[in-house]
Amino acid sequence: MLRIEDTDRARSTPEAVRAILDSLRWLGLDWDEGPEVGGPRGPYFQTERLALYAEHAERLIKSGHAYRCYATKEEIGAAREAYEASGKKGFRFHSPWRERDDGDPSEPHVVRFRAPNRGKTRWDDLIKGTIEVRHDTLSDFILIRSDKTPLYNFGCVVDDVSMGINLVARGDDHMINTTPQLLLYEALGAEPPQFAHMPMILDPRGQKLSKRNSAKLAGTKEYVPIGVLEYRDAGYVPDGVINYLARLGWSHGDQELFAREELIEKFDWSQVGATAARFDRKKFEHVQGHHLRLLPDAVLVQRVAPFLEARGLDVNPQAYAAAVPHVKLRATTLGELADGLDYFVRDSVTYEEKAARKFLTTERSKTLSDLVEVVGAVEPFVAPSLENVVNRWLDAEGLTMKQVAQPARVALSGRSRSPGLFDVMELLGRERTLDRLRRGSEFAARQQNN
RNA sequence: GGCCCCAUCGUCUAGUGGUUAGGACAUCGGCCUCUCACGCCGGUAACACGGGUUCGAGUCCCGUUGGGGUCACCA
Repeated sequence: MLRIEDTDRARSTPEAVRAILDSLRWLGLDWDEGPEVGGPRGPYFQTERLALYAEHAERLIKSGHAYRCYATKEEIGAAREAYEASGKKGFRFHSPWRERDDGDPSEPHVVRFRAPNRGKTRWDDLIKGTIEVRHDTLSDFILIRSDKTPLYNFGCVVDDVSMGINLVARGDDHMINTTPQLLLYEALGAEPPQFAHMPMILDPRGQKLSKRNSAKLAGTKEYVPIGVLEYRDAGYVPDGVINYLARLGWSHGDQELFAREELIEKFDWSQVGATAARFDRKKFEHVQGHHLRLLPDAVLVQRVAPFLEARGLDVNPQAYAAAVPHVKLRATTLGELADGLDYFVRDSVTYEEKAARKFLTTERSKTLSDLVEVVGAVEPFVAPSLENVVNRWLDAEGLTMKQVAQPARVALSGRSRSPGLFDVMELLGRERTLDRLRRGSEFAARQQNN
C-alpha cells in the first residue's frame, strides 16, 4: 500500500509526488493499493484525510491528552531567542496553554500533545533491540497546525492505525519520532506496530546522504546522485540499484549478487545490520554492470534506444543490434552502452584528439592504406577470415599486430578503446571499414612532426 | 551541548565464546590479449583503546575515544 504524506504544502508539489510514483514504479516496487490504483482504505493522500485527523485530535483534547495552544509564532520565536541568547542549545517551548482552557477555539491555534515529563518509553526494535527513552526530554509537540493540517507524527499514527499498518521500517533518523508516536498510540488506545530502524546510508565522506550534502560534493569523484530518477536517466538498471542498496546493511552469508526474486525470498530481518554504511560508487558500478550484462541482448537493444536517441542518433535497431553483445562487456549503464554503440550507428567517425595524435601518425598512413588492400577482398567479411588474412599479411611484412591494430582501431572507431578489431570490422561491414581506413590513412598522411 | 544509535581489511560485510578471522568492491601482481573491458589465478590489508567476566574473548559487561543521527506549525 502506498500513502502519500503531503501535508507540507510547500514541499509536496505535484512534481514531488510524481517523482515518488515514478521512482517506485521504475524500481519495480509496485503497490496494490494507493494513488492511481485505488483501494478500500483510501483516500491515500493525507490532504484528503483532514477530517479524520480533526476527529482524532478532538478525541485527544476531550481525554486530556492534548490541548489547544494559542501561542503565536512570534511569541515562540521570542522565547527561543531569549533561550539561545544564553548560549544554550536544544530549545523547548513550554506553552502556557498547557494549563489554561480559557481560549477561544474560533481563534487561530494549534493542537499540542500534553507530553508526560516523567517516566520512559521503551520498545523492542527489530534491528536495534530494546530502546529506552526518558520522557523528560520531550516537548509538547504539535499535532495539528493552525491551518488544520496534521504534522508528520500525528498524521502518520492516525493513518497507520486506521489503515492497519503493522510494521514500520524506516531510517535511523526517525528513531527520535518513535517515542512521540508510541505515546500517541497509547493515548488513542491503539496497538502499536512493530518498529525496525534501518541504518542510514552515508556519503563517501561519512555524512548523511542527503540532497544538501550531496550538492557540496558536486563535481568531485565523491559526488553521489540522490534521486532515483537520476539513476534512471543515466541508464542504470533497476535490478542493479536494488541489489546494491539491499546489500548495504543487509547480508546473506557471502552472497553479493542477487536477482530480485532471490532478494524477496532470502531477506531476513535478523540479518540486517545496525551500522550506517557508506555509499561506494565503485562497488555500485560493479554490481550494476553485472545486472546490465544479465539482461538478454534483445532487451538491451530495446532499452538502449532512448539513450541513442538522446545523442541524436538513428534508432533503427538493425543498425546496432549485432554490436550490443560486444559493447555491453565494456559498459555498466545503458548510457555507456549507447556511447559504445555510437560509431557503429554514425555515418562517420570523429577522432578523439589524443588517440588520433598518438596512433594516426604519418608513418602509419601507408600501413592503413595497405590494410585497405589486404582486407578489401576478404570473403566472407567476418572476423575469423579477416583475422587470418591480416595475420598472414603481418608475417609477410614483418609487422606486429600491436603496430597495426591501434591505428586501425582509431581509424574505425575514433577511439583507442573498442571491441576486438576484427569484430569491429565485421560489424561495420566492408564498405564502411574500407572508407574509414582510407580516411584514416589520409588523415595520418597530413600529420606533422611524427 | 542534551538525548538516541553505532564501532571487524580503504569500503560493504561474514562471524552469535575455542576460526590459519571468510567473501565482495577497490588496490597490487599474473593469465588471456590488437586496445579497453569481461573472465580467471594469486598477494597486501581488519577485530578502535582500556578495564573486567571466563580455562578461553572479534563475540558478554563497563568505561574511554571516535563516528552518525536528532533536537521545526519538515517528513
